[in-house]
Order: sequence, then C-alpha cells, then structure tokens
Amino acid sequence: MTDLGDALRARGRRLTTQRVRVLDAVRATGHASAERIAEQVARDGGPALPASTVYRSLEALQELGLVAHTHVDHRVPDYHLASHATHIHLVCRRCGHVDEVPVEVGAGFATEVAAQRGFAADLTHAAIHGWCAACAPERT
Amino acid sequence: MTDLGDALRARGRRLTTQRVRVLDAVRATGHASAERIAEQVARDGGPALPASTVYRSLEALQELGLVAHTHVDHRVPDYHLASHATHIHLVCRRCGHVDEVPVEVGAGFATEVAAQRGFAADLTHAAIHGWCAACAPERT
DNA sequence: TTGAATGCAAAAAATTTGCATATTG
DNA sequence: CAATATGCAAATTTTTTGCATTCAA
Repeated sequence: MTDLGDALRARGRRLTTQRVRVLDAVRATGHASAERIAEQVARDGGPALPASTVYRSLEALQELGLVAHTHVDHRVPDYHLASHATHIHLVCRRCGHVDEVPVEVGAGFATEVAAQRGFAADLTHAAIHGWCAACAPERT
Repeated sequence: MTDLGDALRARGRRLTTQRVRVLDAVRATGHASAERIAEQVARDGGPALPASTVYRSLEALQELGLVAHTHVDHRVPDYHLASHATHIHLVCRRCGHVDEVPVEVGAGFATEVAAQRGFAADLTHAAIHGWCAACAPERT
C-alpha cells in the first residue's frame, strides 16, 4: 500500500482509497475484465465505484506498471497484476477454450526478438490464438 | 471467387456480392479494422455497405477460415486474409509503436506448445506486447 | 490551499439484433 | 419455392468525457 502511495506520489499523482480498492480487486481476481473488477470492488464491503473511476484507476495503475492487460477474450481486455504468477494463454479460435503454458515456453522467442529488435517481449499473460487439440482436426 | 462460392455452399451458405466485396477489401487493406474495411468497400465503386453487413460478412469469412483477426491495437480487432504474408507484431506497451518479425521466429514456441498441449498456434499476425528498444530504458 | 481525483450523467465508439424485404440455390 | 442474407434502424455493450465537487498533499 505504501508502495502504491510512493509510486503514485513519485509521479505527482495521489493515493486514493479507490485506487487501493481497484488494485486489491485486480489482485483478488487474478485476471478479469473491467466489469468483473468493478464487481469485485463492490464485494469488498465498501460502496460500488462508478465505471469511470474503475477505468481511470486501472489506467493509473497501468501507468505505474503495477497492472497490465491482455486480450484473451476477443471482446474486452483482461487486467491482471504485472507481478501475477505468469503464463501464456492459448486461446482456441474455434471453441474459445483457454489453456495455459508457463512463460518459460516462450523464453527462446523472447530472446530472439530481444536480439533482433531490442524488443522486450512481455509474455506474462500473453494470448496466443490457434486451435486446441480437440478442434485442430475440425479445422477445415 | 469460385473458391469462395464453393466454400460457402459447402456449408449451406450463399455467395453474395457483399461477401465478395468484403473479402476483396480485406485483401486490399492487408490488415485493417472493420471500419477501415467498410471504407475500402465503399471505395471499390459499388454502394457502401451498412456496418451490420460488413460485420456479418467478416464473421462468415472467418468461419470459412479465409479471414482471421488479431488485436494489434488495444481497441478494435484487425482483420486480414488468413493467407496473407505473415509476421508477428511486436506492440510497445508504452509508445504504441508496432514492429514486425517473421513468424519463423516463433517456430520453436509453436513446436513446443504443439508437443506439450496439442495446440496448433497461429502466429500469423500474432500480437505480442512489451517494450520497444526506445522505451525499454524508460520502463520504470 | 490547490491541483488532482471522484462521481454522475451524458456522449461516444463499436458491435449486435429484430424484422421486413430481397436474393440465392 | 424455401431458406439465407441484406438493409435499416434501434438497441447493446464498453469506454470516455465534461464538469461541479471532494479530497490528498
């Protein structure tokens, strides 16, 4: 919490209970859409927060590097703690099933793009689309 | 075109000029949002199509496996021909810059998830987020 | 005290849906 | 002819914005 306060103040921003609650909700959900995070916030006992505050808080937390998001689902972004236990999501294009593999599986790829382009790939929670074992055969 | 007609009929669906025009527009743009595809369709000489028809056509074309989409941008999906010359997008979390590397760079990763999970990763046009060479240093 | 953040309501952006009509096979 | 697809308008869904008020530093 003090970490959060310091990080915010270091950027001229402020520590508010709303931001703390949103961060806690992100932590509690693992990874979830803005809407589910808002629901989680409401469940922590305090008053519900308007969507605008949830979005603005998520944005602030992402700027601090404490939160990040990916596109597992094709519709809404999925927020998670930047430090959350990590994995790469394997999303089936056909049935939507989501499997996971540890980020280490992408280590070689990350090394390669770092070497080739100086790009620091963040594979934590990356979403890779394709066909799961069950659907691959159906792939016409 | 006949390919398209056959593919559609094989699934009990129909060949329409709208679907042909949308497919042509996807081809012409390389990869673009539904909105930009609609604009491209309008540019082909024929009458503009309502958004609903564009979306429904894109959906049909994706079901046939002729078109696919990814999330390069954080907002709207990006449609492209499934057969389009392929590359993996490296999207900078900080400045939004998009770089590309050939899919081959991900070959090892693809082999690995196929072996471990039977998952057929489609890395063509995949979007990987992280920090570009310019922004990596700033990463607080 | 004062600039940043919130809350609320309204607006915007993106996509979907209902349904009558038109078209394909 | 029968079933699918279109066009149009309205409805949804998700996110953003304006602005007066509140609150952290």
